[in-house]
Amino acid sequence: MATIKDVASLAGVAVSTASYALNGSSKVSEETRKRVVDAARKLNYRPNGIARDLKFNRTNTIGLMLSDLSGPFYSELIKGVQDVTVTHGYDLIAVSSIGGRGSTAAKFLREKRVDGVIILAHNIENSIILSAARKDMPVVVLDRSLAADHVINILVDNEGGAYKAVSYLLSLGYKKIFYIAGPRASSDNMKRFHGYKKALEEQGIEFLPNWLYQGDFTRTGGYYAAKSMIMQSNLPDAIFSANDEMAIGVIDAFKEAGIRVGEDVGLVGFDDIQLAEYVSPPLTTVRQPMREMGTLAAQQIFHSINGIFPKECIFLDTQLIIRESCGWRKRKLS
Amino acid sequence: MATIKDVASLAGVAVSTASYALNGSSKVSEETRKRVVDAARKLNYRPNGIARDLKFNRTNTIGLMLSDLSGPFYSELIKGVQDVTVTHGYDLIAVSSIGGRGSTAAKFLREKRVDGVIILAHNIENSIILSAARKDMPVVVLDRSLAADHVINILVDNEGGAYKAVSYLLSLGYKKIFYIAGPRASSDNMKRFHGYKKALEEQGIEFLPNWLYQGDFTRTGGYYAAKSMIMQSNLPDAIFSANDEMAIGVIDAFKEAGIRVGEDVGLVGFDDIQLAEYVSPPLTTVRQPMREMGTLAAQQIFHSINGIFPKECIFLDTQLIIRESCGWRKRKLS
DNA sequence: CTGTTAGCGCATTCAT
DNA sequence: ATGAATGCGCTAACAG
Repeated sequence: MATIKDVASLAGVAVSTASYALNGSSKVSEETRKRVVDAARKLNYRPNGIARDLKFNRTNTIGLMLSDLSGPFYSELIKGVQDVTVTHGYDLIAVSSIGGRGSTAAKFLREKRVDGVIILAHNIENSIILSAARKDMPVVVLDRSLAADHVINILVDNEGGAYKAVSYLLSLGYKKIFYIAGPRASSDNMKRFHGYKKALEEQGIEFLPNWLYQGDFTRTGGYYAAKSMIMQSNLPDAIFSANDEMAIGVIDAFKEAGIRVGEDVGLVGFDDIQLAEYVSPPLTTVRQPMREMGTLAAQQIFHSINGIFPKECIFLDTQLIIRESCGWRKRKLS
Repeated sequence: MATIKDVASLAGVAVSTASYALNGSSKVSEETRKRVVDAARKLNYRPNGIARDLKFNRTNTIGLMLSDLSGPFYSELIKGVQDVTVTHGYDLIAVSSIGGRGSTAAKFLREKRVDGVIILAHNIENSIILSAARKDMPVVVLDRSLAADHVINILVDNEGGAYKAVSYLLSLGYKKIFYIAGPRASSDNMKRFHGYKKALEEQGIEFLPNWLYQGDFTRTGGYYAAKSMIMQSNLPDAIFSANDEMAIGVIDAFKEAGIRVGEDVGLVGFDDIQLAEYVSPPLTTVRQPMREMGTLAAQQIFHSINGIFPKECIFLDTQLIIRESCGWRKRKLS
């Protein structure tokens, strides 16, 4: 591949001159500039970005680490991130954290391949993040609370959101309300569980161990959780699912069993993913301010890059989106 | 940030020794290895991946260029790509091509920041691709047909798919079948349009200019296309939408107007995106073998990297997925 | 087994 | 206005 050296020699100048010419420095005569540019075109010269990055010790790109590149995607969040990164003239790359320590995400985190990182991937261990975050590698974490230098937390009020959701269920008259959990390691999951229990307690309803079903934040996880209920004939009045994906799995399982969500059983999810409004019945859920999270996250990165280190923790509120999976239609009329 | 030089001097050895030690070469004594590793830990040393990439002239990552990082996502395709990249021990990064020549995608394509590229982004110009593709930068394009050295085409049979879809509509008795188009620049769109016309012609149905509505592959595009039909009182028997996203917009618009898709009007899309099965009514559409496209794409990249250059064009077939948006239920009974 | 050194491709300081 | 030389951080060929 043609390097700047080739260009220089073809143009009959020194590399430095070629560099100046190509980068539009004013210290080079119009005539030689032309010669250099011509040579570059002739050789189909492309500057090597890696070399430049090394020189500047700066990549001009920020990394978005996702737990799985193949979704489910938080498109609003990404949109938010994207907006502010392009505004700042930076590039954005998305990488997956599948594979733990050996994952692309871990590698990029480690090897200074980006200038900052936004993490939305519960499958990256804290230790990896901690050993990567430094002055020239600010990281914001969206899915956990992690106190350390150069790591910024953006947290949504998971507990409050769950509390809202379950209280709503309670207000509708549901009593036996199950919880489908996310991965035990997920702090989001734990917070939501606390909110769930708190709402129950406040109404003097005792939480029974067999009200808890383990999921893993995936659709199939929810599906099998619901299947289990059915097979055990352990049926609830309503279910609070720790996220929407699992809730959709629940709908599928119940549908197969002829149980009508929204009529025979109430269901509320968490996240308000895109699909939530399209499934049948449309899913009542608690919405996180995704777009805002994204822009905030990116902004914090740039603040950090510019040396003004922001407060390390930002809280965001949630909102209950009422659709039809809790049977409000029927219950409202009665 | 600590460099290998710092590590070496702290350990009291030469940089090369440090390098050997850190990279597990056998040419270094166990004792010094330990000293070096200790020093590295003490300094929280992290190798600079950029420098290594420069040295090796190889990044060990392949790039996936998407027209918009914030979706709609072809998760099955990405899964396919992901599978084979990790199998080969490579990293995968996704970048957006929003912004044309200035986009991250264009930059990565140009500056040898990846070892190979898979393009699924109709908003990247051919010229950019052509000037980037070279021996050490194989590219496979998924969304266009583009003949050139080092660019591999993976094409689905758009025309045939569209033909199938429209023939199906015709077989159901629909006659006045509209077409909602994608961007004019999209070759996918053009191929689908041809298939549509071909099916019409075969049945001796004349295509009228006002059967064509312009969209842009987005949901809102479809929405406004349908809105236009309604406002102009130019209502079809059925609609063939050039992709699913637009079809969903159509459903929304008709729903607002009290027109029942699947009963008053037939609708078929193209792509079989995830949402298609969840919208109401579930969307009849033509499925592309996404997973297969993804694995194939990545495999071709690696073949190319390994010097065996594959045939530059691969064709894949489509499949009509019949759901409920063409009213088969009603029509079947009659 | 360990150190010296060159060089990956680029930008840039200092001479000229 | 142009060129020679240096260094970014790393690896590896070569010398000891």
